[in-house]
Amino acid sequence: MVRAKVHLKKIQNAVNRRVTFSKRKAGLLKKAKELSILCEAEIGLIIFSPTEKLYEFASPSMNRIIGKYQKYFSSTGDNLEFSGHVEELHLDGENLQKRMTHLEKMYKHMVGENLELLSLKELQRLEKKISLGARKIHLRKEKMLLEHIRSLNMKEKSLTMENANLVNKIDGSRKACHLNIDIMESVSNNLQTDDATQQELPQTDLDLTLS
Amino acid sequence: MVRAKVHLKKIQNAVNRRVTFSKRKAGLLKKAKELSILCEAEIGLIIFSPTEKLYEFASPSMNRIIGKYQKYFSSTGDNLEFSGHVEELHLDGENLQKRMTHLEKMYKHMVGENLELLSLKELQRLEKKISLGARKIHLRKEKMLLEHIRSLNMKEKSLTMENANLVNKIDGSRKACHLNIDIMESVSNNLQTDDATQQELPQTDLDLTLS
DNA sequence: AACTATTTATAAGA
DNA sequence: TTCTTATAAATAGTT
Repeated sequence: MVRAKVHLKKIQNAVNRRVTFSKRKAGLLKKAKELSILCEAEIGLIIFSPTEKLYEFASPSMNRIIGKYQKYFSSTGDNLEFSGHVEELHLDGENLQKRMTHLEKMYKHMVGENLELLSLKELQRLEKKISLGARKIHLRKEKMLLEHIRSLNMKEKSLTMENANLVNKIDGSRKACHLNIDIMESVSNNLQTDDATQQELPQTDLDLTLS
Repeated sequence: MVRAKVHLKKIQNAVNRRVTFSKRKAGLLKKAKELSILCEAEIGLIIFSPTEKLYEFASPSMNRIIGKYQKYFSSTGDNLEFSGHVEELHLDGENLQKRMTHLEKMYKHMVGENLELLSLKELQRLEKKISLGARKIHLRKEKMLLEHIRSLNMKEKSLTMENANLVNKIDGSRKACHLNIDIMESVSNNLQTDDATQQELPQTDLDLTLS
């Protein structure tokens, strides 16, 4: 993110990757700590390096965070509405299966499948929901597109400038080149007329270097 | 960190605190994602807002991270073989959870949540998908609406016919009723005048029934 | 590990 | 909430 924008891809060079990991890990841990203090948020951050070393930050304590995280769903239990987070129900296979089925059904509905069994009212609710989602997605996309365009514009500008610079340089070297050619021509002229009389080099060379 | 250095202390103003939480939470989640991609680190980040709402990022899956985290301590030294064994037992459930997590993520995206971490390309794909879903849902809804209307029309028609029938019947029974009343009236008249003379029933009754 | 040129993050204001 | 802006902070590449 400095001296060069970073592309969101695995860093190929192993050394760079290790260094970046070190730096960014420190930054991430720091930011996590800041957020927990500034806003009294409870935060748990676990980082495993590619070498399987563990780094962590936790606001009251990692145990508390993990416990709270795992409780987050069991409390919202088996109610019918989609309640967000599902990941940590690992202990209750049956419940998990139920949620899975429900989630799958809702997802299918969102992509327009298995609508046959829905009532008109359910369809209307669904349409409302998907419209809202579509609007949000569209807005987000537009925003990113605009940003992209802006960055392209800037890139174009800088390339144009670089271009102009290059043209100047080329111009410069062309002149130098002409100068050399003129000199060589003068020299060769001198050589041809050498046996007759001794002449000075023509002074016109100086004019060229200044033009 | 801008327009004013920030001190590492709880932000006193509640509004500022909430805004800062929002912004920094987004930043933290983003950085966590970047680190996980750039360096292939496994990262789990759990954030509870002061209002007890949960936000999270996890690199392969939160479940895996937490499991690994807990194993990290239990497997110090001599019981290394054991922990490896335990993990295999959990694998089935974990796969299920992974799938679930993935589904959950996709569903959230469909309803327009957690879009911050998506790339432009991902957003475009998502928009296409949701548009398709929305169109299907809309068509299905329209179809059901039309069917509903048709069934309402038919119901109306049959009701109208039934209505007509009923009107007829009422009319019929009203006539019968009137006839009876007339008869009864005639009878009672006859009874009143009985002691005087034996009269025939008045023929005017017929006129009444026809009116 | 330090430096530094740039990019990113973000506090404040609107 | 969202955008803008001015400035602080993070960090990629280099030494």
